[in-house]
Amino acid sequence: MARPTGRPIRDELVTSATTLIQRSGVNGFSYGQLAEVLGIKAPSIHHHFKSKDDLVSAVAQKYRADFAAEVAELKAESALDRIAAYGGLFTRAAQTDKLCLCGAVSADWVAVGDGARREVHAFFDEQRTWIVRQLEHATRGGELSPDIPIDTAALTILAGLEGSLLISRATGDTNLPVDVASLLTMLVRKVEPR
Amino acid sequence: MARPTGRPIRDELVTSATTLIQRSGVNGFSYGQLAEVLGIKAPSIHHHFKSKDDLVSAVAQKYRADFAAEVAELKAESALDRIAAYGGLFTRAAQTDKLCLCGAVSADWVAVGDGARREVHAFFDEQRTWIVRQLEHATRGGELSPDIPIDTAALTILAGLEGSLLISRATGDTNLPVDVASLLTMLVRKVEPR
DNA sequence: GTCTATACCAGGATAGAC
DNA sequence: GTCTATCCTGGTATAGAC
Repeated sequence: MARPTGRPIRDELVTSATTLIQRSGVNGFSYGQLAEVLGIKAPSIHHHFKSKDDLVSAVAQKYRADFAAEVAELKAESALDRIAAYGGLFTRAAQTDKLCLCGAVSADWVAVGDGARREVHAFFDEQRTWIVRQLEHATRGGELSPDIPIDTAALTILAGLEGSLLISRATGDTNLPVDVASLLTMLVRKVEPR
Repeated sequence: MARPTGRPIRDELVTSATTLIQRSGVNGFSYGQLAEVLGIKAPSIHHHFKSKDDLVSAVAQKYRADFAAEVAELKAESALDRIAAYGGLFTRAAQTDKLCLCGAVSADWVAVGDGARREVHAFFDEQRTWIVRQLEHATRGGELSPDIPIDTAALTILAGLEGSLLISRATGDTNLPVDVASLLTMLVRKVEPR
């Protein structure tokens, strides 16, 4: 695969490494595979990232930022609908045979360094916080059922989506993430008293 | 670590390998580590399992059976309480720094053979089915809120638990699985009309 | 920035002795 | 059933030329 000129190669390394890790895990991908994708030789990568740990750390950092940007762009009629749409981001991963990058790194937790760990921890905090804000917004709009512990609900939604990627891989049900998100939003939605 | 005599060594290999995979993943554990735990040398393992794939397959099979047995032993006042108690099994894993074995294998899906894949697929089916039965039981007992798609709800609970193990590892919140299970059972519980 | 060459280590697996 | 010895492969990493 020749290098389609354009962006700096460092960025291409991070982008391709992200996909490889989502598919095969941190332990399951190698400089050799990554080099092959970009049409270069494995040792050339060391010029951009001294060690695999540095690369993984950079991958996690960019993933966190990119994901946050995508989430910020989600459009929907209401806060709860926005959470349902959020599930679509995970379904897209499932359909392309990928896990969430941070889920994949968590699975290989013992193999990664502190830099990557901090990024992954921050990712989960950030995503939880985003969901919390949507739920608070839904509360103000009278959309949310009362008596729901918002923080735990946010973590439950996030956990459901992370887990659905693992399960969909084994069962082939690539729509599972969005199904999970839809059901969860339904469950927390206020029902009209009759 | 000398071999504490007793059970056949084949069983000990499977048991120890299970823990290693739950902690480090399929790609992250080696015959060398496993041998060290049991106080033997790596090549000796080949006498019991011709290849790593055979071992992983045996591990998944035993995990599935053992887990099913544990689930069958769960006691609770009601079907929904039983699901909440079910979350305790996952919390126990989190507290000992382990993932669900089948979640770990799913993460390293590309690295495992058909034997292990079949077992993991069967595990998820089996667990989903068990949860479905509890929800049906709850329906008959008037405990479950109406209009809940039972199959999706079961998968959501399972996904929430699998994902909570990934997140708890990164955040250190080892109670997350049981919190998730408790919230989910609360959400599907029928509220008394007032 | 990329290459070749190379060092080094670890992992899986096999053969054959005990 | 376990051992030692050995093979082979692949992976990370470094050095130095281009």
